[in-house]
Amino acid sequence: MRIKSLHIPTLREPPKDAETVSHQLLVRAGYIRRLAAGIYSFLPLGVRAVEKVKRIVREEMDRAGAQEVVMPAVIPAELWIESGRWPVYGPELLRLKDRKQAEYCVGPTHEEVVVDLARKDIRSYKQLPVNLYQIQTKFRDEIRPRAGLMRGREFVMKDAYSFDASIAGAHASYKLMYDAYCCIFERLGLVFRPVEADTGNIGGSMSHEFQVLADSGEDAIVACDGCDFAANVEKAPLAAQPFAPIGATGPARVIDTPGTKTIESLCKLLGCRPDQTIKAVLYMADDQAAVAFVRGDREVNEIKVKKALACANLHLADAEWFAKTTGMPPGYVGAIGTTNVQVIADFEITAMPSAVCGANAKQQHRVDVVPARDMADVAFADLRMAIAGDPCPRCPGKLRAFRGIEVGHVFYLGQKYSKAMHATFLAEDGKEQHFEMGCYGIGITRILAAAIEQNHDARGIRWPVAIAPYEVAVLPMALEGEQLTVAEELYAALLQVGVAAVIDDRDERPGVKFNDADLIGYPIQIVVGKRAGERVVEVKLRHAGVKLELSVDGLADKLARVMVTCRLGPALTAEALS
RNA sequence: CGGGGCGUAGCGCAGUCUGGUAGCGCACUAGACUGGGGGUCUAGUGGUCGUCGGUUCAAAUCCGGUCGCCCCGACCA
Repeated sequence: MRIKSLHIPTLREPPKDAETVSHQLLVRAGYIRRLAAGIYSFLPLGVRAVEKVKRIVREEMDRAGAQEVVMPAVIPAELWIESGRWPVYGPELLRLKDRKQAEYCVGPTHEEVVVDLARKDIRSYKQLPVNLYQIQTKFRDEIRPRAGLMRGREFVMKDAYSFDASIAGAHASYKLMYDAYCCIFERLGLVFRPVEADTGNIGGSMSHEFQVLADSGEDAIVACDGCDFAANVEKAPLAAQPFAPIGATGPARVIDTPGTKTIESLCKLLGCRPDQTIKAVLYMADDQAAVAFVRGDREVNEIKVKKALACANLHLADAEWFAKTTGMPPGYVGAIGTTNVQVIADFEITAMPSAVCGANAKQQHRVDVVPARDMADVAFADLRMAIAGDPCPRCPGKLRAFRGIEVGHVFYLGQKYSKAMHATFLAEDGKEQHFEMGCYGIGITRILAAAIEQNHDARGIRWPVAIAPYEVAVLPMALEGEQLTVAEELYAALLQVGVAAVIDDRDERPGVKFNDADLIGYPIQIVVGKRAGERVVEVKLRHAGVKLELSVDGLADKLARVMVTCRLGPALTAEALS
């Protein structure tokens, strides 16, 4: 295409409502425009990049035996009522009424619809397994949409659902998708890691997230340096520890510690370290007061707390409410002598030889607390967030910490939805049986943001070839004479051999063309300048930051050959062109 | 929902405290020069100052309501 006739409105300055790199660059380079919070239009470049991602996803899904369908975006409430999710999904679900006041929602996910499809048409185990997928615009009314395409309310998702006759079959389907996802992210040219994940509200017993590694990622993950264990910190289990021997010289005693509601102020007053204290985190668990104790320097993992307490809703407690309900003063809550409260404590506390904790009395703490001696009646569990340096739960290795952007998620669902919606088939033994299901999502539009977070520099985007909206930009420095004729010749030759090329035929100064090209992120820029008369042009590789002087003769064919490989994932290198 | 910030030309901003002709840079239009990293000059186009109401001779500016946007947290996958 000729850039002069393309709608690529690039901006010199980043819009003020964008802070994240990928958000700024997507807007500045003319890929997207915001319409409302978390709702974006895709401009021509954006559409092309999205289509390339979709194409790779389709190819790999099809290869894995999944079949594409398209389900409605607007879903009747009755299906969601049937599955039981209508009352529990909350305000994230965009609900609507039609002219007859009948209720609907805009699908944030499609388990209900796909189960309805399956139960209507799949009658026999002979029809199984089946895996149906779609690529569709979803809507989730996020509490806080942010960072452009990273967490939008409206976004494009690939969602797949597998139906199997047995658990073993479902596991095989899960494995197929897991492998397909690895291929997809590999082909997209992303540095990613599959990690074990919490199953959240979707339910089921097995789940992996596919995380694109980036410092700006929302998710914290840990990975072992000795084996292939990797997990979201929300999930990463930490082992119980043996009780430490008594480290205090005498019995626990209460001392006055005025104005020490925080661990920091307490340590300052007593001259101790946070890891010698016990922190109390106050919760409201299904309307009951609960307190979780962790070592003073640790973070509580609420997902683990929720599981340990076996409650449905868990929120940090309002201090006043907590005081009124339990009679204990927030800021001075300790593990000994608790009242009217459910108590749990992290395993790690057992390994503390002696500790400081609240005395359950205002302005007082208890010192020389020995968990092994003084907390015998407390329930211990794995409650804290894993961090770098923690022991691996699988091997003697240690965990390392990373940040990641979740671009894919696979779940083994079991019969959760098939049971709720009475979706059955006739098994080999003639008995009615519920489908074993799995569901598998990929955030198509989020991939664009994640790819940029991982591939950018101060000048702009450095797309992997697999995602780039165009592969080559031909930049004639002058729009006349040999420079123009050589540029036109090369451009035509590139199109001829199937390379996605553009020619910057705008009457702009070189600097403008360079800056736009760098910003937009074409993997290859071909500068046709002063040496055009010798049929020599400059080939710049955006990602590698390399410039090569090459002859135009045979260049298009050479690029076409190299592109065939690069479209499959491998990065573009100078060696490939020399 | 809690905390913080912001709404003035297509984009980025000043002006608001201390009420009095709505400004700057970029972009855009026309012409000339220029031509390897957002060039120069000349002449232009473009704004109900988010919105509703109040105070005032007079409101972008003061007061009240409301809508929207961004960031942190809570929440969610």
